[in-house]
Amino acid sequence: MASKELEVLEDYITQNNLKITRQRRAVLKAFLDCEEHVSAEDLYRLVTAAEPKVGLATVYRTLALLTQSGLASELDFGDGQKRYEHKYMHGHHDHMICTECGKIIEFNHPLIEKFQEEVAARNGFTITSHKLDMFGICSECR
Amino acid sequence: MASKELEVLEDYITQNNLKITRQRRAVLKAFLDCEEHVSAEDLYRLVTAAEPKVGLATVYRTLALLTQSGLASELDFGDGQKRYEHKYMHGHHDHMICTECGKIIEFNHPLIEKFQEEVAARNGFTITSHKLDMFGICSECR
DNA sequence: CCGTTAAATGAAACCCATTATCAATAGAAC
DNA sequence: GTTCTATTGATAATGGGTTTCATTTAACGG
Repeated sequence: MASKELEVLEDYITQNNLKITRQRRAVLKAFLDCEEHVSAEDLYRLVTAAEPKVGLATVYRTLALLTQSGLASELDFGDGQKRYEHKYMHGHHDHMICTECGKIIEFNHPLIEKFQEEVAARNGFTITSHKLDMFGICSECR
Repeated sequence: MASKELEVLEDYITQNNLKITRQRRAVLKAFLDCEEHVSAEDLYRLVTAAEPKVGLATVYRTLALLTQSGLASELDFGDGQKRYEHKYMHGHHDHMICTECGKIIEFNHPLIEKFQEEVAARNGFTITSHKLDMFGICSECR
């Protein structure tokens, strides 16, 4: 694994006087190898399949590290657990969540973004982040 | 208190073979009297100020009842606790949340709604609910 | 009214994702 | 290597929210 993402993580780690460990590498690899929107528990299962001795707490801690270093985004669809997706080289997007099968569709609509800025400005509000989730039924579950 | 909302609650209650109790009245009254976006704990404090013998579990249970009967909407801004707002006779809207002071501004932009439907349709997705939260700094906190 | 029945209540136990604790381990720099 | 300090795994703790259960109390029929 000599990915660009590993470099990003190593840069972040050295810049903050942290250490590169076998566990962190393993969590990053499992995260990158998985294209889903994973929960900490999901990732724990994936990691321990390859490296049985990694603890759940370390997965949580490493996910925080990935989020801080800009490699992962934390998502909250309101179902009681956070999920994580790749952020590196991935532009901003919103989500449609199928309440039947759990499928997640990413989308981006420039005009929606534009009108968000517009309505915010009209209220004297400065947006630092925003989140649009659409829940419903995907084409395969109709 | 002879509000229209109480009628709605009583209708829902009698239609489901439930019972109108002093506690439910008290929770509804406290909820209606408060124009904020309250958490269960907030509402518990408000209710017990007037009716000291109401338990927290009852507040949770009654909030579920209010949500089911269409009097309240459940909100989740991702800070670990659910909030509730008036729904009766209140149209759909989204929220701007000031991360400085906690102020919540409600807004609605028809074009945003329209483009949401559009992008959903383009993906064969049928929206059942959606949620747009914009986090940032309000005019008073600039 | 009064009795019967089942829903509602309060207190406390429980749940569950996530975080903190802490003694033991292991990178990193010299 | 040695030293220093971050990291780890196991486990306890946290905190919003829900469930349990014995007791209370609405609601309905007579």
